[in-house]
Amino acid sequence: MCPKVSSEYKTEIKERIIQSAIECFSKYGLDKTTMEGVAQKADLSKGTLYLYFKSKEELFYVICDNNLKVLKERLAQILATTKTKEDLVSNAEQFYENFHRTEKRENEKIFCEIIAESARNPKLQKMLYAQRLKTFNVVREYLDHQMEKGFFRKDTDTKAIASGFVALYDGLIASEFLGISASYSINSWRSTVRAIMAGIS
Amino acid sequence: MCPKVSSEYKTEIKERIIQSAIECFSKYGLDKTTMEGVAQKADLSKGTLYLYFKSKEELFYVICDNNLKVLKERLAQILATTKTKEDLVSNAEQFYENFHRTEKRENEKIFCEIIAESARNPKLQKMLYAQRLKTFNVVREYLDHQMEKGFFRKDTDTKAIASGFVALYDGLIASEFLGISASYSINSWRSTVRAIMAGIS
Amino acid sequence: MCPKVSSEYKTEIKERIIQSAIECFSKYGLDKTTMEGVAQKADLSKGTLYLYFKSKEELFYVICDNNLKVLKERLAQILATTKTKEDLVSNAEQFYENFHRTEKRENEKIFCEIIAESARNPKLQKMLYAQRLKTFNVVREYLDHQMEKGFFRKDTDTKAIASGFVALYDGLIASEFLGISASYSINSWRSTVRAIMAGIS
Amino acid sequence: MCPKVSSEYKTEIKERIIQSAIECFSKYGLDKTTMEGVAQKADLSKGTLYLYFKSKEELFYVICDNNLKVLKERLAQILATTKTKEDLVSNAEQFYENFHRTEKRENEKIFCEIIAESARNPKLQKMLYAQRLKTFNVVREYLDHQMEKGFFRKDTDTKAIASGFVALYDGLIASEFLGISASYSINSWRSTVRAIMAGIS
DNA sequence: CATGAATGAGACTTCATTCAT
DNA sequence: CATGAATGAAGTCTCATTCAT
Repeated sequence: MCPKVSSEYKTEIKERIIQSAIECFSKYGLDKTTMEGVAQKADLSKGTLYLYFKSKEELFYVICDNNLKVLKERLAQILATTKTKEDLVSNAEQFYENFHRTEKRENEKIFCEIIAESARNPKLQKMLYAQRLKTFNVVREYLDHQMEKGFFRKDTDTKAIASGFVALYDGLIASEFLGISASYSINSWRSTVRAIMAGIS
Repeated sequence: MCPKVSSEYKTEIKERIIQSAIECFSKYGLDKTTMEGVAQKADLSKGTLYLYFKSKEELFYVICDNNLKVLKERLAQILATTKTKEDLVSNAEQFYENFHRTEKRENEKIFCEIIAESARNPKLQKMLYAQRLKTFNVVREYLDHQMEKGFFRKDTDTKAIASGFVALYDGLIASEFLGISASYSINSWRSTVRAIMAGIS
Repeated sequence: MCPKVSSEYKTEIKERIIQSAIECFSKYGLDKTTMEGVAQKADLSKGTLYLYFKSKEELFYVICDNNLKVLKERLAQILATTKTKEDLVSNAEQFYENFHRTEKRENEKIFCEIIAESARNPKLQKMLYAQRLKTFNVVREYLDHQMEKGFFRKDTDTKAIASGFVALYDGLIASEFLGISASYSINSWRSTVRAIMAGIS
Repeated sequence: MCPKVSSEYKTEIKERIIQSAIECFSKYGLDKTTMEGVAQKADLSKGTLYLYFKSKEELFYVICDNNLKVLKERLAQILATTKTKEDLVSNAEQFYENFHRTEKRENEKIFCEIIAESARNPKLQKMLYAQRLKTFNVVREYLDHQMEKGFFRKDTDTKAIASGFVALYDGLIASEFLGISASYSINSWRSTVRAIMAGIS
C-alpha cells in the first residue's frame, strides 16, 4: 500500500530533527537558534532539514503542536486515579512535583519560548488557545468528577477553579525560570492547593 | 548650579526612546526588534539611540529594570488599604481586574518577553529573581498584616500562599496572551482567590 | 581516503580570496579595505569570505604569515650560490634589483601596511618579530659562510652587518614607496653595499 | 596690523590639537583615530576641531608636513659639527642613537603611519617625496663636505651613499617597531656605518 | 535522498561631519 | 567662538535558504 520502510526511515529522521530542535529552541530561543545548530545536533546537514521542514518557522510550529499534545496526554494520565478524598488531597498536593519531575526540562523551557512567541504570532496563538482550552477541560472534568463523588461543594465553579489550577502551575514554573528554587515552588503549590481544596470542600 | 535644561532635555529623549523600545519589544520580541525600528518610532536616527544606550541589550536591560520597579510600586500601592474582612475579600477578588486594568498592555506583553529571555540570560535572570523576591515579600507582608488582624488562621504559611497568589496572577496573564478572554481570567481569579481565602480562614 | 576534490576546490577558493585581499590591502590599507571589496574582486559574495576566514583580521593575519614565509624562502633561494669573491660582490650588488624584480609589487606594498599595523597590534608584532629574526639569520649565515671562505675579515660582526643589510633593503623599499625611482634606489644599494663589502674585507 | 592676541590664542589651540592628533595617530593609526578621541585629549569639543581643520584628512596632512620639517631641521643641526676624521667616524657611529634619543617616540611611530598612508595617497606621497629629497641632500652635502676635507675618496658617489644612510636609518627604525631591541639596532648601525666609512675612505 | 558551498538581505554599531544654540 | 546632540552613510558579520553535485 505504501513504502513502509522508507516512510519509517523518514519518520525517524524527522524525529531526530525535532528532538534536536527542541533542545536548541529551549536553550537559545526561536531567533537565536540556527538551522546550522539544529542540523549539527541532529547529525545531519543543513540542507537535509529543508527536505523535512519547509522553514525554521514550520519546524517551530510542529514542535509546538507536538509539545502541547504530549502535555495534555500526560496530564490526563496523571489525573486518572483518585478513589478516596485522602487520595484527592494528596494527589493534588503532589501533582506539581509529580508532573514536574517526569517532565523533561527542555519541554518546559520551550513552553516559555512558545508563549512569548505566541504573543505576537496569531497562528501560533490560535494553536495554543485551542490546547489551553483542552487542558482546562481535562482538569475541569477531573474536578467535576470529584464533585460528583461529593468531595467538593456542589456550587463550586469548577471551570474557574480548573483554570486557576493551570494558571497557578504555569506561574510557579515561570518562577522557577527566574531562579526560584524548586522546593520553594513545590511548597507554594502545596499550601495554595490545600487552601483551595479546603475552601471548596 | 547644574545643567538643568540640557539634563531635562536628555531625559525626555531617553524617555522617548524607552517608550518606543517598549512598544517594539512587546510587539516583536527582543530579537526581531531592530534599532532602526525603535529609532523610527521615536522619531530619531539610529545613531542617536547609541548616544543614550550603549547597545540594544543595554536598552533592554534598562527597560526590564524600569518595568519591574514600576510593577512592584503599583502592587504596594494597591495593597495599601484594607480595614474589614469584607474589604479584604473584595479587595483580593478584585485585585486582578484592578491591577490589570491600570496596567498598560505593552508592559505586560514585554514582561512575557522578559521572562522568556531570562530563561537563557543569567544577568537578566538575576535581576528578575531579585525583583520576584521583592514582589513575594510585598504580598507576604500584606498577608501577615491581615493574619495579625485575625482574618487568617495563625498557622497559615503566608510565604507559600503569597507566592501562590503571584503565580496565579502570572499564570492568568499568560492565559490571556494565549487568547483566553479577560472575563474568563477575572472569573477564574475571583473563584480561586475566594477559595484560597476561605481555605485559610 | 581523503576528500581530495573538495579539499582542492576549497584551497583554490581560499587562494582566490587571499590574492584579492592582498591586492585590496596593498591598495587601500587594512582599514579602508572592505570585505565587500575583497569579495567582489574575488568574484564571490561577502558571505563566502566568512566561510573561509573568521574575520577581516584573521584574513589579514593569514596573509601576513604567508607573505613573510614566502619572503624568507625567496631570500634563502637567492642567497644559495656564491663561489668566488667576484660572485659575492656582484651577487650582493645585484641583490636588490634581483629580489625586487621577482617580487610582486603588491607583496611589497602590503609589507608596508603590515609594519604600520604591527606598530599597534601586539599579536602581529610578535609574528613579524619572529620572522624578522629568521630573516636576519638567513643573511647572517650567508655572511658567516663567506667569512669562512676568507672573503671577509674574521672580526666582522656578521650579526650586526646582516641586520644592516636587511634594514638597508627595507629603507630603500620605503623610499620607493615615497616615489623615489627604482634606478635611484638600485644605485644607492649598489654603492652602499660595495662600500660595506669593501669595509669588511 | 593684525589681531595679535586672538591670533596667538588660535595658534595655541591649533598646537594643542596637533599634539593630541599626533599622539592619537601614532597610537591608533589614521583610520582608527577618531575625532572624538583627538578632541578629548586636547580638552576640546569635537566641533572645535572643525573650526581649525577642515577635516580629519587635513589634520593629518598638516601633521605630516610639520613632522617632516622638524625632522629635516634636526638632522641639519646634528650634522653641523665635524672637524677631524675621528669626529666624523664617531659622529657617524653615534648618529643613530643620538638622533633616536632626542626624537619623541610618537614622532617616529607616526612616521610609520605616514609612509603606509602615502603608499596610497598621491597628495601625501608628493609631500613625502619632496621632503625625502631634501633629507638626502642634507646628508649628501655633509658627505661632500667631508669628501672635500679628504676624509673620503674623491670618486665616492655621495648621492648614492647618502640615500643609503637614510635608508639604513629608516630600516633600523622599522626593525625597532617590530620589536627588535634598540641596542641591537644601535649595534647594527655602528657596525654597518663603520664598514661603509671604511669602504669609502 | 543528502550535502554543504554559496548567496545576499539585513542587523548592529561606529564615527566624520554638521548645525542650532 | 565653542559646544555637543544629531545624523546617516558605511562597514562587519550572521544566517535562512537555495541548488548543483
